[in-house]
Amino acid sequence: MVVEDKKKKILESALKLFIEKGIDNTSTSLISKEAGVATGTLYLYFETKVDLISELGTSIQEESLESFLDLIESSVGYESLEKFWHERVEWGVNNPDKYKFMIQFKSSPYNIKNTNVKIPDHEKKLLNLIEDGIKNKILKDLPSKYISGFFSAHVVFTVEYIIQTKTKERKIFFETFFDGIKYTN
Amino acid sequence: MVVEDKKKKILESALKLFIEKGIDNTSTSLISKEAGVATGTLYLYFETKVDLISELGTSIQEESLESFLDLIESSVGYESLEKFWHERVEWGVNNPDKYKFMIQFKSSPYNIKNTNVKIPDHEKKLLNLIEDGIKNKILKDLPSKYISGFFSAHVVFTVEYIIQTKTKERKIFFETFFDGIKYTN
Amino acid sequence: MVVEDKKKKILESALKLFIEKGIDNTSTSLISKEAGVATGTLYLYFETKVDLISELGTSIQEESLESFLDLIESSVGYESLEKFWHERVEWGVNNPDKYKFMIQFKSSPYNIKNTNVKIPDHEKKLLNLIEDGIKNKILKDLPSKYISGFFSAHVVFTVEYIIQTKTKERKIFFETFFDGIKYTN
Amino acid sequence: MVVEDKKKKILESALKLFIEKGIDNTSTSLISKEAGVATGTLYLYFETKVDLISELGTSIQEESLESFLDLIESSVGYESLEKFWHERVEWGVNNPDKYKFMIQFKSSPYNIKNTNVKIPDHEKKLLNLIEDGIKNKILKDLPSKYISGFFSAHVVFTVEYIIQTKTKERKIFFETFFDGIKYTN
DNA sequence: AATGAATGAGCATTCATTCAT
DNA sequence: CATGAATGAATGCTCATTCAT
Repeated sequence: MVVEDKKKKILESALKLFIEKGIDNTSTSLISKEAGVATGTLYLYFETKVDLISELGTSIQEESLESFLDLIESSVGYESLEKFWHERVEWGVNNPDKYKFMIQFKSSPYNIKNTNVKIPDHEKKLLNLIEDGIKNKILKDLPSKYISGFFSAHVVFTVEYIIQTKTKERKIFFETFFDGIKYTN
Repeated sequence: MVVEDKKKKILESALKLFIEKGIDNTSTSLISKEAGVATGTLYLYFETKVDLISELGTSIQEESLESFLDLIESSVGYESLEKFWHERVEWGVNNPDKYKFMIQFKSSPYNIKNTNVKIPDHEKKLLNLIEDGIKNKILKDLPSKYISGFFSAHVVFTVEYIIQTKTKERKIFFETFFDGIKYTN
Repeated sequence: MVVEDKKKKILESALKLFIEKGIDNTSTSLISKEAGVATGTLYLYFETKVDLISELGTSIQEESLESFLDLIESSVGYESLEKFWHERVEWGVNNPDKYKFMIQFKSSPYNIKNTNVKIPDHEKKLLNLIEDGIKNKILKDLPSKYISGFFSAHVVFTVEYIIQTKTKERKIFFETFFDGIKYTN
Repeated sequence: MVVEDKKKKILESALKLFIEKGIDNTSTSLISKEAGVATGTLYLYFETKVDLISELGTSIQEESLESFLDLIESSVGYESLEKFWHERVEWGVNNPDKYKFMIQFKSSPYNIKNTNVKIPDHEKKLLNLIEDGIKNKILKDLPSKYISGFFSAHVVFTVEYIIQTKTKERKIFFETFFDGIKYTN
C-alpha cells in the first residue's frame, strides 16, 4: 500500500513536471523533490529515467482506452461513432494533464512501441468498423486509415478547444466530424 | 551577405539536427560542427540556444504564412477556403522538415509566444472571414475560433497523412473539412 | 554457531566477488545477495565495508600462517628453508582465491596495517633464523630483511607460475631461490 | 605547448593520486582539482576516465622499456643479464611513482592489452635470449617462462627494497638472481 | 568577425549506510 | 537478530556559454 503510494507519487510528480517544463527539461532530482522522496528512491521503482517515462506513457495510454474498448463492439453509424467520439473527448477533458502528456509522449522518441498490446488491438477494431461503414454506404469512400486518423486528430483538437473555452457543447462539434465523412449521394 | 550566409547555414543545420535527433538531444557544438563554424561563432548570431530555437521557429512560421496572407483578401466560400487549405497543405507537403519542426516547436516549452507579430494578424483576418461566412449562412453557426482551430488541425493531420502515404489526392480530403462546417438547413 | 555461519557466508561471498569483479566493483548489496542475507544484515557483522575488507584480508593472512608457525622453530639450512618455502607455496596453490585476494589486499589502500599482531611476530622469527644462517655461513652476507623479502616475493611469483602452468615441479623452483642466497666462498 | 602542458599536468596529478588513494578511490573531479583545471577540461583530453588510466599505464610502460630495447641485442651471460637487470632496477628506483603505478596497472582490469605493440615484442626477445642461454649451458634447464617471470619478480622486489632502504648496493642483489638460475654441473 | 580551449553548473545514476518494522 | 525500503552524498560525464587570441 505505502509502497505503491510512493511510486504513484513519483509518477504524478513526473507527469506534472513533464507537462509544465517538458520531459527533457525535467531532471530526476526535481521529480524526486516534487514527490517528497530522496533522489535514490526514484531508482527503487524505475531502473532509468527512460523507464519512468515509458511506464508513465504506457499506463496512461492503457487507462485512456479502458472504457473505449467496451464500446467498440457495436456497428458504425452516427450513434455508435458519436458514442466513441464522446467517450474519448470526455476522457481527455476530464484528464487534461494525462491527455496532454499522452499526446506529447506518442510522438516522442521515448515511445518505442513494443510492449503495447492493447493499443494496436483497438485501432484494428476501429478500422474494421470504418471499413464496414464504407461498404454499407454509411461513410464516404475514403481510405479507412484517413478516417481513423481524422477521428483522432478531431478528438485531440476538440479536447484542447473544450479545455480552453470550458464550453459544455459537444454535439455540434461531433457533427463537424461526422458531416465531413458521412456518405452523400 | 557572407555574414547572413553563415547565419543561414547555422539555422539550416539546426533544423536538420533538431528533426533528426530532437531539440534537446542536439548540442550547440554539434550544430556548429554541422554548419562548419566554430562553437563560438554560433553565439555571434544568437545570444542563447533558446534564442536560436525561437528564431528558427518564428522564421519558419512566418515563411509558411507568406503566401497565405496574399490569399486572405477574398470572401469565404468553398472555393476560397479550398484555396487557403490547399495552399497550407501544399506548403507542408513541400517543406516536410520545416513543417515537422514547426509543429514540434508550437507545442514545446520553447514557444513562449511574445514576439509574434504577423501571426495574430493573419489569424484575425481568417476569423473575420469565417464570421462573415457564418453571418451569410455559408458556414454552420459555430464559434469562429472553433472553425479556425479545426482548419489548422485538419491541415496538420492531412499533411502528415499525405507525407506518409505519398498520395496525390487532395479534393476529397478538403471536403471532409468543408462538409463538416458548411451550412445546412 | 548459526550466527557464525552467516558471517562466514558473507566473508566467503565477498571473497568470491572481490576476485571476480575487484573490490571496488563489488557493492555491499551484491555481497548480501550472494550470501543470501538482507543488505542490513551485513552491517550487523561489520561496521563498514572497509572493516569487512580488512577482516577478510587479515583473517586470510592469519590462516595462511597457521601451519607456517609450527615449522619455524627449527634451524636454517636447505631442508628447513625448503620446508618453509614448500609449505607457503602449497598453501597458495591450494587456496588460489584466498591467495589472489591476499596479494591484492596487501598492496591496496585498504591494508592500513595496524591491527596486525601475529604477522610481525612470525616475521621476526624468520628474520632471526636468517640472521643465524648468515652468522653460521650457511647464507650469503646480505641484509636479513632483503632475504626475507626475497623469500616472500619468490613464493608469490612461484605460486602464480604454478597456478598458471599447473606444473608439478617444486624442487627446481625452490633451488632458484636457495642457490641465490646460499653461502659460497 | 601550453595545451600539452595541461594534458601533462592532468596525467601527473592522476598518477600522484592513483598511487596515494588507488585508482578507484580517485575521482575525476579530484584529479581536475589537483591539476588546477575545471572538471570538463579533463574530458577535453580524455574521452573517459578509463581512457585516462589506459593512456597513463601504456605511456609509462612504453617509457620504461625505451632504454631496455636498445640493450636487448646482445647475448646472454652474467654481464648482459646484469646490464638488463640494472637498467630495469635503476629505472624503477629513479621513477618510483611511475613504477608503483605500472605494477598496479599491469594486474588491474584496466589493462586490456590490445594496443600494446612494443611490450610483447620485448618479452619475446628476452625469452629468446634465455632459451639461447639454456642451450649453451649458461643457464639452468628451467622453463624459459619461469626464468623471465622470475627476472621481473626479482626486479620488482629489489626496486621496492632499494626505495625503502635507500641502499646503494646493486651487485649483490643481482647475484641473488643470477646465482639462482646459472648453470651448475 | 571568428576561433575553439576552457569553464563549471547540472545531470542520471550508484551505493554505503541507516532504521522502522 | 534480521530485514530491505529509504536515504543523499558522491561519481563520471555533458554541454551551454565565455573569452583570450
